Amino acid sequence: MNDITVRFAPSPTGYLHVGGARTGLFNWLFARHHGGTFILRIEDTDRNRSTEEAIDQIIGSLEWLGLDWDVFARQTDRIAEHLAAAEKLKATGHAYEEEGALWFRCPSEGTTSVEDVMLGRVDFLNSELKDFVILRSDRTPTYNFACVVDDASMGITHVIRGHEHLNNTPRQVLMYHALGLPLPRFAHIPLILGPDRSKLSKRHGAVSVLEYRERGYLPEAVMNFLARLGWSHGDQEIFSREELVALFDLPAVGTSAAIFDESKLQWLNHEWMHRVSTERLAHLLAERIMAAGVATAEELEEVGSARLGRTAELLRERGKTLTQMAQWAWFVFPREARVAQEDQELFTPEICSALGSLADAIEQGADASPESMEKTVRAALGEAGVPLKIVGLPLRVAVTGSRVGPNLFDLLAVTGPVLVAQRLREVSAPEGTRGIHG
RNA sequence: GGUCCCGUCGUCUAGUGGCCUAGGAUACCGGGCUCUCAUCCCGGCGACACGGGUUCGAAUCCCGUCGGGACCA
Repeated sequence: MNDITVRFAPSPTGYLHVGGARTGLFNWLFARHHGGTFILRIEDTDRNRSTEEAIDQIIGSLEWLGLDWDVFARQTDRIAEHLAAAEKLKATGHAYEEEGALWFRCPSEGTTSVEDVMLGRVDFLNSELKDFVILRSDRTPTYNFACVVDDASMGITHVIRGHEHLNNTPRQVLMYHALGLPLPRFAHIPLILGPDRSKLSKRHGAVSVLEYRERGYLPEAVMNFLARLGWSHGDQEIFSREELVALFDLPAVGTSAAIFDESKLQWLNHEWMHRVSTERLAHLLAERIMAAGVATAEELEEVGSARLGRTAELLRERGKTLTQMAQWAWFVFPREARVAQEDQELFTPEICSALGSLADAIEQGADASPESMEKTVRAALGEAGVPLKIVGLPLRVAVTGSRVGPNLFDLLAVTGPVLVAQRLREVSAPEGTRGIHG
């Protein structure tokens, strides 16, 4: 199993969706696992629907996932070869002209078998296969035909593609025979379905790979998730790219379609956010913070990489996505306290007074370490005779703007004494002078 | 409508005739921890589509039915 060559052949008619991405991933994993060649071939013979933007999107998506290719090809660059093959078919009587188009002649009797790696042998009655067009009247090749010519000429050994192509395969097999070309191995992988069990499409909402980046998912998580849709390795759930390459193979791929369920992706993303380095996490978080308009590049610069790193480490404790973390990260920037309408009720006069004295204590006695914050807060509360139990939540909301999040003192520390004191004053100021936000 | 593929907890799956009164993960529900929670820990709910065979024995093999999907018209 050495000189294995596979290809991923997307049509550049729109963004790369997760179903296509998984097909690309399986091909890539198969090639890398066996030390073979992975070809990216853009199926752009349908010029009316193909766009350069879509090609950029596909490339961007693959790069984001970390799928690299050994060969890049465009089907339109290979038209001469398609035409030559068409001529050959015509010369040998396997194709004929009719109404300007070139038709492939199908036998009307017998059966054509497809040997599929996962499905085994699948038989098709030739009587069901009608003649079909291989060259349109404008002399452009059709998908099925160009695909066969290219796969053969590029030395593709394994055609790994979506299940929806299975019914086209006997036609392709017939063309291989007519052209006198050796057959590749076929492997039709099950489809990814939407929640309504129909083939995943735009109707199902977020299906573009790059959209998952925008929504704060790590490529590691998306790759892991996609790999587990249809493929498995015992009870293992978490796989790094290296493990996937080491373990992936076709026999372990299933035969039934899978539904794309985002809740598991979220869990995986959470897992992966804990597995990447602080540096990488912080970098990605900064990206999301800017994209979401939470803060500017200048403000991030002021916060500094050390503090951003600590913020990222803290927020990943509860965060499911980078985007969610970016929204949370608001509190490290120099902003006024932000209390949602439904949280106003937390700030009773007693609480406000306690928060006011906390502001003083923190301003005077605390530095930006969790230990110092905790010591200072507990001491001040002890003096005031107010338990943390009842000021904890208002304190958290006043400083971070949220009722939920990681450890309170870690949060206060990363926010810093100055900002903490400032927000506590804003929130605890007498009724009428304090701003209502949110 | 024709052809083809598929059918284990809501979802992703393990399972290749006995290890299965079906395992894991996620989701969901309950409890714990805690200032809080969306994290974490513990516990719970929950599936072999159905009917016939084959076999000492079937989730696993065969046939049929039903259901889902894809492709083509």
